[in-house]
Amino acid sequence: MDIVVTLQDGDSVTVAAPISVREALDRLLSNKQKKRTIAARANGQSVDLSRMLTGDTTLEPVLIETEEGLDILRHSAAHVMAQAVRDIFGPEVKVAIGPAIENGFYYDFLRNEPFSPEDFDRIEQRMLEIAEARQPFVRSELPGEEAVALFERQGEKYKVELIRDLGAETVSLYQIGDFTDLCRGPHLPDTSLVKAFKLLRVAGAYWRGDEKNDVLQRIYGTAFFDAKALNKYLHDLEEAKKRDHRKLGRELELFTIQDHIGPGLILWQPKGALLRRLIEDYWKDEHYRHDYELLYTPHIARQDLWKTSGHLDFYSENMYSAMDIDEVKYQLKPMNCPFHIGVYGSRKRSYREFPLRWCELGTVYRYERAGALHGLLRVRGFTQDDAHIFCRPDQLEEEIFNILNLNLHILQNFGFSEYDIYLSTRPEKYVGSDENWQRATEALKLALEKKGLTFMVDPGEGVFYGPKIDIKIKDVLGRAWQCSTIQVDFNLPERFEMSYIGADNTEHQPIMIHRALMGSLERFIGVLIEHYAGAFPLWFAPVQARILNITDDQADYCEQIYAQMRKAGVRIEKDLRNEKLNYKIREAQLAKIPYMLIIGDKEKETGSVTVRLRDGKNLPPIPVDEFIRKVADECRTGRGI
RNA sequence: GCCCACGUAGCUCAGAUGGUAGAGCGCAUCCUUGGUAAGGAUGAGGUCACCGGUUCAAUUCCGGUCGUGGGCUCCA
Repeated sequence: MDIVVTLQDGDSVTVAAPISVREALDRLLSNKQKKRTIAARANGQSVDLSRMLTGDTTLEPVLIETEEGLDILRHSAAHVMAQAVRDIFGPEVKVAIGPAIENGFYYDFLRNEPFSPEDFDRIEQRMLEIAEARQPFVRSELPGEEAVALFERQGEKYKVELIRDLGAETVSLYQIGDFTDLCRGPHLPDTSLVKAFKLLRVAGAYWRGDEKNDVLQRIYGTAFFDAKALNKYLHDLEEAKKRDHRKLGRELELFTIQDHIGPGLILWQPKGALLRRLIEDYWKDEHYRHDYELLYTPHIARQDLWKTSGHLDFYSENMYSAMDIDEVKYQLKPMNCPFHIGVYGSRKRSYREFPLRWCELGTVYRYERAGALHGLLRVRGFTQDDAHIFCRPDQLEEEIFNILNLNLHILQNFGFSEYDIYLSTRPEKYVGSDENWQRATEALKLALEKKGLTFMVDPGEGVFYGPKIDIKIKDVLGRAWQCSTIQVDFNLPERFEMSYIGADNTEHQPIMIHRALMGSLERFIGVLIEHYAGAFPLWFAPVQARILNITDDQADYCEQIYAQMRKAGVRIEKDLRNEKLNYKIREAQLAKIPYMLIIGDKEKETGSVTVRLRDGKNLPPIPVDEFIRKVADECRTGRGI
């Protein structure tokens, strides 16, 4: 029988069936393309090159350099690793699952002994041997029951469970060497392409991510099509390590976390505190300019408040236990919203004063599982750049739009211009009317579209009280960080029986929007440290310049210009120690200070400073007041005001 | 919380079959006054995370506690 095989872009050929994908593609592709093809899509479905075609098919080659190609490579690498582990440690090691993930792959194993770094060497060695052996990935299909029997004989209980849960009539298996694995595929034609890989770490993981299940050992690795790409990735990892905010935070004396004070609790050192203050001042200024009003509210409240708000019912796992004050229970706040509602309730409200835009840098305390804590990025006490907007339903879309404007303005000013944006819609459990949900979701969507933002819809991922927009910012290494969130809330206005008098002189319920732009100051500063590798732009660098004298002869002059600049608002330091200039420059450089002011006799005589930049370049000597003006100008530009 | 690994000077790390420890950087003092990434000398710093057990003796072995790191959604 003849069939027609058509390429995605239109070329087609009539061939005798059955024919393998590889043979069909041979007829349709250039030699160059053939070499780079490792799998294909047949009528939209991913298949191996060895798959036999029996009917008319539209084919699309999967090339090695594409994301899909890389996924297939990594998935195959996971299989090769599993085979290597089985070869070395024998069949008493049980295999679970081994998918490709964002930057590599992993495979989960059940083994009594922990894997050690020396084991990694052996496994990698064995993987290379498997690659050199050019073992083909052989696909086969078995009825589900037979596959269950096969894996039961091998004692592979996880595979058995997987097949049973699949409930499919037939399942596909892949064999390389004598290792057969349950797998949907597709895979590389053979193992020879798995040559640029590295095992990275081993970590515990629960079977199927459930802590009630067995704990498995997960070996993470990564793989690329050539050594160059692998090395670039490994180099990027090193680079990320250098930017680690925990390391830089210590070196630059920004913050400290101490055992005897408590995990997840941040102490801001003078430089970090100054950095934070600069960010807070900027934030407050921008909010003033965007018609917000600032609030301050307490850190604790009577437990009854949290009962009313529903936090005790829905959020108590994250709240610290109550304390007694005059025999009344009080609790630390995990959120600021009930307090803002308290401000709202201080008197009767009219539709005429809407929208109310109230912001606060509100410090909240949340219980985080011990294992989840991480530097500034996940802590137990943190300050949200919070705001609540109360408005009429007809103002919702415009308010969301305004928030997005302010949000992006602030993020961009801090150097973040790439985002992943998600719109999360109604989950299974929810409060509020369907009509409200639909209207609010629509308003969020329209605002995003009006702002020209591309976003992904996360169906059912909204909070129970309303739909939301989440914005993840991308840092200079392309890593995404969840910071901003904008949430509509149908729940709290109801629970607190909030109302306003409308134009019709009757009571209505206001719409409430929660939003945080930076998310938490702690996390945002952690991200900033990594994004800039500690070398902050002038406008929020805690130290903008350091005066370095060459000999004691210029000390008086240095003191004089230090006082002058400090008065003028330049964030200035002086290093007048009896050390060589080289030494002082090195220290200032390591402290990542934007400007070093070199002061020798020349500068002293002419009332000037010589400016050395962080990149090692020098500016010609300029008078002190000119330098002060320059700093002020650059800060104004930096603040985007 | 759970699994694995780890916890020695402010930082980065050595170290011993069980006999209370060392380097570099940093810090202090002195010498050196040197124009663009480390000048030299001397010195001070440690209940070896904490608690308990075994032992003549524990920082080292055992148990516990606290803390840190990597993970714990990404569907064979």
